[in-house]
Amino acid sequence: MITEVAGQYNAQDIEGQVRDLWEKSEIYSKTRSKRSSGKKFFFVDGPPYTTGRIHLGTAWNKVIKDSVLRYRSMNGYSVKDRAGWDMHGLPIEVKVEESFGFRSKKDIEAYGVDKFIQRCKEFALRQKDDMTVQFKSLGAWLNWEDPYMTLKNEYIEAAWWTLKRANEHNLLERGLRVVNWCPRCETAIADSEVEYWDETDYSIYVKFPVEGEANTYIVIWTTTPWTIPANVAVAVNPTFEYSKVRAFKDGQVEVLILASDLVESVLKEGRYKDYEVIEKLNAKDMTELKYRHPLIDLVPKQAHIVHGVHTADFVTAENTGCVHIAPGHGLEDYELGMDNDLDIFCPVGENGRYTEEAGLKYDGKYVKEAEGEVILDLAERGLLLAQGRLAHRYGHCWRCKTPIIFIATRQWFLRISDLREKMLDEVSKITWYPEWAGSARFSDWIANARDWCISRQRYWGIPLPIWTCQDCGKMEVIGTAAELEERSGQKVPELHRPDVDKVLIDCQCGGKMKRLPDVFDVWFDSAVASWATLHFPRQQKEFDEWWPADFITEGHDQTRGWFYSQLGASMVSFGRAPYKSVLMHGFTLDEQGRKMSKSIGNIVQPEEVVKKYGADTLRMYVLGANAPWEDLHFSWDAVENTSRMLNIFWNAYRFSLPYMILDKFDASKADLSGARLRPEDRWILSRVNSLAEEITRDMEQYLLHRIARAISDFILEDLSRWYIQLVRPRTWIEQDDPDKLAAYATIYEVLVTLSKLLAPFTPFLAESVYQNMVRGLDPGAPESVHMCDWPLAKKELIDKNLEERMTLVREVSEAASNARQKAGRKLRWPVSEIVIAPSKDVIDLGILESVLKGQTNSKKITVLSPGEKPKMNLEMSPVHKKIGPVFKGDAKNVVEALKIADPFQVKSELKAGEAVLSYGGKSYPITGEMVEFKEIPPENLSAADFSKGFVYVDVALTPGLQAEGYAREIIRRIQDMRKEMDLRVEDQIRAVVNVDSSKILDLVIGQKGYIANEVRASELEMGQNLDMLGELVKDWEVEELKLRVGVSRI
RNA sequence: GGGCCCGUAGCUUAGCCAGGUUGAGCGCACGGCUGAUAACCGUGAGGUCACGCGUUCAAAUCGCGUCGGGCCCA
Repeated sequence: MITEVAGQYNAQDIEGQVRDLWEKSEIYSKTRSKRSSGKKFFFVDGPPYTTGRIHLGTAWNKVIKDSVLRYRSMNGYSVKDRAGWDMHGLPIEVKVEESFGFRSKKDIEAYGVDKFIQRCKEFALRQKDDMTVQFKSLGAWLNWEDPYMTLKNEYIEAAWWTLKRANEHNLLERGLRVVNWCPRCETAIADSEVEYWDETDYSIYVKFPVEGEANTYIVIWTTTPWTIPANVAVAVNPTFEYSKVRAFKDGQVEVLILASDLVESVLKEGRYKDYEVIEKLNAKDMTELKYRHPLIDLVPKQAHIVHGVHTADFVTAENTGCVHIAPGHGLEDYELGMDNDLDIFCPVGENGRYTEEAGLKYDGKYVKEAEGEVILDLAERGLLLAQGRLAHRYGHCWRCKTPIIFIATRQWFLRISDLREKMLDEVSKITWYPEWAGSARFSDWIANARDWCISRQRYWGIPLPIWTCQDCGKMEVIGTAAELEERSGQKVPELHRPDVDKVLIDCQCGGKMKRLPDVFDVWFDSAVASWATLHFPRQQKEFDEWWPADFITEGHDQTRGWFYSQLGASMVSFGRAPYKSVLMHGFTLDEQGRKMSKSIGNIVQPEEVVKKYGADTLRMYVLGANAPWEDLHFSWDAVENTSRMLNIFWNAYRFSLPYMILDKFDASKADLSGARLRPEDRWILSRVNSLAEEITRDMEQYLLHRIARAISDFILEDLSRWYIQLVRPRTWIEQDDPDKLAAYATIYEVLVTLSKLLAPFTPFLAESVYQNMVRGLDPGAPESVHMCDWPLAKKELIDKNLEERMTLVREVSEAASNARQKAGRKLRWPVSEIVIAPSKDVIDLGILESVLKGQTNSKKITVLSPGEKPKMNLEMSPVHKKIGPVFKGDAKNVVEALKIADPFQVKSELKAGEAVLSYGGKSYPITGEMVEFKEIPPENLSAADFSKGFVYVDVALTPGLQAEGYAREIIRRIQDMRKEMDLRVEDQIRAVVNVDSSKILDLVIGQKGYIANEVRASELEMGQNLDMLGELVKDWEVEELKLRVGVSRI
């Protein structure tokens, strides 16, 4: 049976009960297995990094995923939904390092790599467990029991297998490259791991002495003085004009070479007094120059390098127009170096300190700290033209915040740039929501894709499965643990470092092959998720059945992240995209649109919202706040508002329960088919089915914000503000009236449909309603709302014409309230007539007239033809200017005659020609110009406009209307007292009403039966000077009437 | 410097793809309702739809440009 529910929407209680039910009855697994034979829907969870805490962005992300999966499941799909965890990498290493107070890799080695790895693993697993609890509290239904974890051997094998494929396809290469390097972590880091912010650095202008020309210098500029020892060349722009100038300073003269347009500004920097241009040089002239390294005496290797000038497009017309090139320390420098066969000179080690190649003076010094010394050395040699400081964006390690440096190291690369065209082709086959996420944003990123440096010189990661022979140098990539065991002839239970490092393989040459110490870039881990989650390569079957993914959804930062890494890895492995559709969503920002950060103190924790308003409110809020692909500006006010909306739904649901229970409503006998339905019943049924249609349509496009909005509109506008108001009186009928039963049947159908429509979005609330209304009556119904089929619109119940008419009725009704308010006539008091005057459309209320009558509390509705108006009073005034000259002395009489004449008659006579007035026995013929007419609405009419014209309300009172008005005032007071006495709906009372005015008593005495019925009084006494009896006696003042009311229960 | 997105009331936003009176909520003021009631509803004030130019009978919507913000790249 159906039971009554709490008076207030209490999310904590409801969600707690539903959670218990789900757990106890294993609803999640039953739901998934129920659909197991359905059409497959393969979803891959973008694995959150195991930081230990979820944030609003990850909460939003999981809510979207959950809503989509619940929807798919209800539509009959068999859903693959393993949750995923990203558990390797520097963030955890750095956290563990911090917990021990480690400062460098040496500390880790000293502590023991095996123990260090063990700590990292424990840390990651614990964080995963914490986060699982948090995600579950959002109602996110993923497979939390058997998630994929990047630290599992099985997962590691998926990465190994992929690398092996890359090697087979000749897409894996090892090379010297300039990479972003963190000197603290002593590892290469990816572009995406570099964080930029402003840093103040040196800004220096250096003079490079030109060979064979005394006292002549090429001028360069740099913000990284520490790279000067590694300089091997200068680059100039092939299209610029350069100048050789004679410059004067402090009685000295020197010859400088730099871009013509920049001469003035550079000489100013160098505080030169004056200069003269000696000659103009083009790029070709420039490239013929050779120069001497400025620190040739300090850096021995520089003596063996020929320093020349080369052209490069990347040189801009800034600073000197001559760019210092150190191929060991810059990306562009390196490429230029490769193109021109320059030395890739990198006298800096992995720890960020100069090596002995940098010369005795610099050897062992940390580069950023040696900058002052380099500048001093340049100055001592007279080669420093100017020196200053400059604030500019500089990159830092995303984990430890150390400024990065660029150094040339040997790293492993995937040759992604070779795959660009094929990748672009694949991108165009994917369905993107919104469309531009793929066609514009992602394609743009792919078009600039560079080779992917996948190696890292760290510990906590998937070890690169590359073994090389100590003797012959042969390389081999191992694809699986089984393969490794077979090749090495030993058991390998643990694939992490340092265990795997100890595994040796026999080489064909008779030597031993040893694993290279590197681990994978952590981005590579998640890149293989779509097949790792299917237990590939250990299993083939699941892969064949499910891959590629039907749907993924992540934030727009994943354009360069997971969307990309997955595509890259998949192209390498399978030559096609690993997903078929992508919904790109936004970031969560604070209300002002700022990033949430600890320093601003504007972080909102999802659990804070859940605690205060419940998971359903949080879900509905994030879904409806804005379009999925836009950034969400979190607003507590808006959350509050969402909560209010759900509360209204709760009230609407709760409203009907006591009556249904009282009348032992039986849903199985409810009949929606027939004549018993009132027009408003058919209307709300039409509306809820239109809603189903709308949600279904928008869901196919993932227009989640529109869905949330449509649901909210339906609940507030259609259900609460309108239908519930209309249906109220019918629930008050006492007998088994077919009209009442039709109302119950309608409400029941609407609420049950709505609970299913809400299920993907507010799964707890939907379940709670369903359990009570459906399961409470029919134990044979599906065990959970989430096991139900999605309610596709019942087309036969949709009547758009009726919906449009009802919209009109509501508009008229609102206009009538407006007009009442202007006239100070409250709704409780009936009015005799409402007149609808459309301006041009013909209005046909049809069967809805009774609804309008009821809602406006009026006795009669009159609809005029387009353009027609209700009868106005006419006011007539004389035009003295025209009357005076014609009637002279009689003019006064004419004015008097006008005063007593009937304006309507005068007007109609004038229409025919002239009107004849009489006064004092004389007749006065007047013309139209002698009089002005003005239409005045009668005092009893109050008007308000609506979209199709005007509504007039006749607020004139008659004794009959007054009687009803007062009767309703009395009813309202007694109801209030019943409420105060905590009476049940069906309780009968005895009431005594003392009315102090005999005039009003006479009016209301005739309403006695009506009043008694409305307040369920089996005894009602009304009169003057009555003895007051009753459990509760109260005095009331209504308008000018004083009432004393006594109520007792029987 | 380049790519993408965004700019609508004091605040948060819908509408933009498919051109045809800018629509909500919050807040504010004033009213109303009353067996959903510590709820709810109505009315009012508040918009150069960032700016400019163009296409069009018609532009918040389409195109071009400018300014401002965000993300990414260089």
